[in-house]
Amino acid sequence: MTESREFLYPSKWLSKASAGDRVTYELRMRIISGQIESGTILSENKLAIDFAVSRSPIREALKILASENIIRLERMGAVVIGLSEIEIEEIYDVRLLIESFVFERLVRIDTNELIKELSKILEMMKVAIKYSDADEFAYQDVLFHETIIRAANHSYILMIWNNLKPVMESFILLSMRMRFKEKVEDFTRIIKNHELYIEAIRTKDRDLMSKSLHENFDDVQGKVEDLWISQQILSKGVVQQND
Amino acid sequence: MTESREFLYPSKWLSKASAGDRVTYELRMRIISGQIESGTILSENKLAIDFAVSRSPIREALKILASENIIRLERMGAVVIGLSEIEIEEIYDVRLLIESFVFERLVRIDTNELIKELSKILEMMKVAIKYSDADEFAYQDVLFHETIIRAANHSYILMIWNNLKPVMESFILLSMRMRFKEKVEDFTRIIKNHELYIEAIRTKDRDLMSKSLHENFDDVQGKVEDLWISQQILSKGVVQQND
DNA sequence: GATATAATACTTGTATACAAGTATACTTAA
DNA sequence: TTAAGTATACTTGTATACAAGTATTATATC
Repeated sequence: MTESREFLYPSKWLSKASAGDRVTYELRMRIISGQIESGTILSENKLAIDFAVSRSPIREALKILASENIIRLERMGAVVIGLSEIEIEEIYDVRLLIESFVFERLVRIDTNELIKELSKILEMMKVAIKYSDADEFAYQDVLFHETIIRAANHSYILMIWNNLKPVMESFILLSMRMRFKEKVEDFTRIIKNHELYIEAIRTKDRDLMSKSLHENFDDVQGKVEDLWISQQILSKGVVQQND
Repeated sequence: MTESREFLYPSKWLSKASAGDRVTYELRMRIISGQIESGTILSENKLAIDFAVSRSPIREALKILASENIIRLERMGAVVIGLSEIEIEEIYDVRLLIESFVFERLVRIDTNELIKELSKILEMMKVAIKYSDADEFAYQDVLFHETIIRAANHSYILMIWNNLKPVMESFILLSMRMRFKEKVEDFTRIIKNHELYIEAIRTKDRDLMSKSLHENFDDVQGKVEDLWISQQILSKGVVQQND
């Protein structure tokens, strides 16, 4: 059995987190990265030993990951589902659905504050690129979309986002780490797309929004590929440096 | 302190359920029915005593209810959010969003099996009306929509549904119990609307689907009202007979 | 060797114990 | 009477223990 002592999830993001949260975030990363392969059966007891915690935080983690659809709880053991190409496209379907809905709400309200906030986040993203900080970039990228969604002020849409976010975050983290190594040129396009987003919200232009959402969606194909590359990098033992 | 020994959730639906599940379902019903008022602070220990179980199943329940947005976990105690008019409309927004998405998938596949299944459920609903079985009717109503959603074969849309379903189910249960007592004439309309749903799926007619979704949505106003009536009935001590 | 039965090593769900932290109430000193 | 400090009664998160159930393996029987 190959045991990994490296943690995939940025440890500084877990400074105040409980043991349960740590396990949840780390386990999620290992599943999404493919370090724990799809089909693997996870045992509460084994995980408790691996993470050097009791079964309580492990149980908590498994319940959450099951609700995120990346594992499946059965009578005996938790079966890893993971993220295949299909699931990633499905996640983007949902994001498209949510953000389209949100946009329809945004065209009816004042978005000046939101645009200011988004511009700030975009600046942050640029700085993250400048300093090749993949994790920070991923964080700001996720925050960008969350900020838009929050602006719609719709608690049940936010609920969906909260359910989707952790998986998205993990996926984007892995994707961005890989891109900083192998496809830095991608970031120009990503930044441009986010500028388009802001512009669409500012002008309340449905066509422009549709265009930027669509471009983002097209990017999925690339992102799916990213995950494979990311998994290959991991399996080769090229481990990520986080801080 | 007024303690209720009556259970709101149909006990026969919990035959194989764990203590954690029982608490989750019952607590959800009490919150949505308004028996536990919005703003109330729930204590793990007090709940454990009330339900005569340990803190473990209570913790499990609170985590789930928090992910459903009907309570909010804070550093000290869980604050009840409940379902106000706004939340109910929001839930229907999401249902509309999901079912519209699902319909777009259904027009592209063979739906013969689905229609057969839905027709069967509709028959069941009619029988439930005939025997004034509110709980059975609610069950079949929820199942009707779940069956449609499942047919789309989209795991992340199903994930959203799974997150929304318990709250919907509780709400529909309460609403239908009330209607059987106070507004029996409603059921003719509900059945008709479901027939329209099936017809829309059969003919793959977008306009018809939009019409039936819209009618269902218009029904929300009535349903919100239902909850108030339901809450009044509860506060008057008129308790529901379940089996 | 195949089949039934018993022993075992797991599994989950729940109860309980405890540490660390936080709000509330109660002092005590000014 | 008020302010600061202290005690007390809560809170959460985690560890551990245990009961009941379920696979797996070993053993005995045919």
